Amino acid sequence: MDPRSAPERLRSLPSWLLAQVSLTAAHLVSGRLAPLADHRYHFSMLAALEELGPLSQAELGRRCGLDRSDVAAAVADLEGRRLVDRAPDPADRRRNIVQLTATGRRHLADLDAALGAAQDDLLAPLSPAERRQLTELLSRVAGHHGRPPGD
Amino acid sequence: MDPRSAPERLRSLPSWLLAQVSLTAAHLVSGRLAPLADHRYHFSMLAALEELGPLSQAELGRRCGLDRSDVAAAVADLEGRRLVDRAPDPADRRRNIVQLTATGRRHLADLDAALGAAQDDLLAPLSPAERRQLTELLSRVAGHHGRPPGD
DNA sequence: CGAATTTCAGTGGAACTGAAATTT
DNA sequence: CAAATTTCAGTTACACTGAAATTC
Repeated sequence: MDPRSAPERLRSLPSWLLAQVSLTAAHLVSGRLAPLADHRYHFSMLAALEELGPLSQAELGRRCGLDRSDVAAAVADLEGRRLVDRAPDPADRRRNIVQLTATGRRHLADLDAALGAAQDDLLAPLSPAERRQLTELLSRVAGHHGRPPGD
Repeated sequence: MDPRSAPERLRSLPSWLLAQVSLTAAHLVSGRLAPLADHRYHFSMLAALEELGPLSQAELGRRCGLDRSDVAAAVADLEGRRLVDRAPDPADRRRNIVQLTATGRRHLADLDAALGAAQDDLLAPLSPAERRQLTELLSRVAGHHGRPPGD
């Protein structure tokens, strides 16, 4: 009575399975992030800033696969919560340089834990080796296509 | 300069990879279905009707993982294009019985070809064995969680 | 000049919610 | 009465577009 009983045509269709599983993942992640008042792209951006250092908004968007428009709104939100700083780049005054604050770095650790729990929820039926296998196959596919639309 | 250079934190996060790949898949599928004036759920519904025979709208929604609301609109669309018939169930007059027409059955064959081509586009970097492996792992995860939200 | 960055206003498909009307 | 089905109106998160203002 649920999609476990979906027609075989669908249950064996990779694009359909991806849509189902990715929706499940989105729900699990949202559930874990809601108590922290965060969205998926908040984590993406904070993680990128920690790993890569200060970035312009455009660069941040390219690294995380986010739209310029959405980055602007999200950075404004994160700045309001003092999780990032935003300052004009003296070397190129078109750019805003965004960087993590100490508060942002601490907050990222909480997000990390929440995200990790969501991955465990999602991949519960798979062994550690199978999880690595799935991640590796998805990486190959993602890497092959680069950015979805116009990149 | 694209998400192939995304931070490692993201590139190794299953839920993020799933979102990226599933978005890519959606674009590829949409591109292949656009010439046929169809959406993803048109295929789901026609495939379910062919495999399972005539169904009520509620049953159709449950089988395909679609919302009751969206099923109503999509069935109206398909009925207008003479791809399905819709008639009240004499045994339970709350229900509409939906079934494939001959035209719908022919159209489904075209959709099948389009969907197959999209899968090949998507999974191009994987060998046949790896494609089966990915499909099997996704099936296990999907099966474990059943319906995403409130099912 | 062309090109890149930021910002805002808005679009579109998809997944949903709530509620009404009908029937079981 | 409670529960299921269909239908409609509306909401939300998300990816995305177009265009203006600024700077390189």
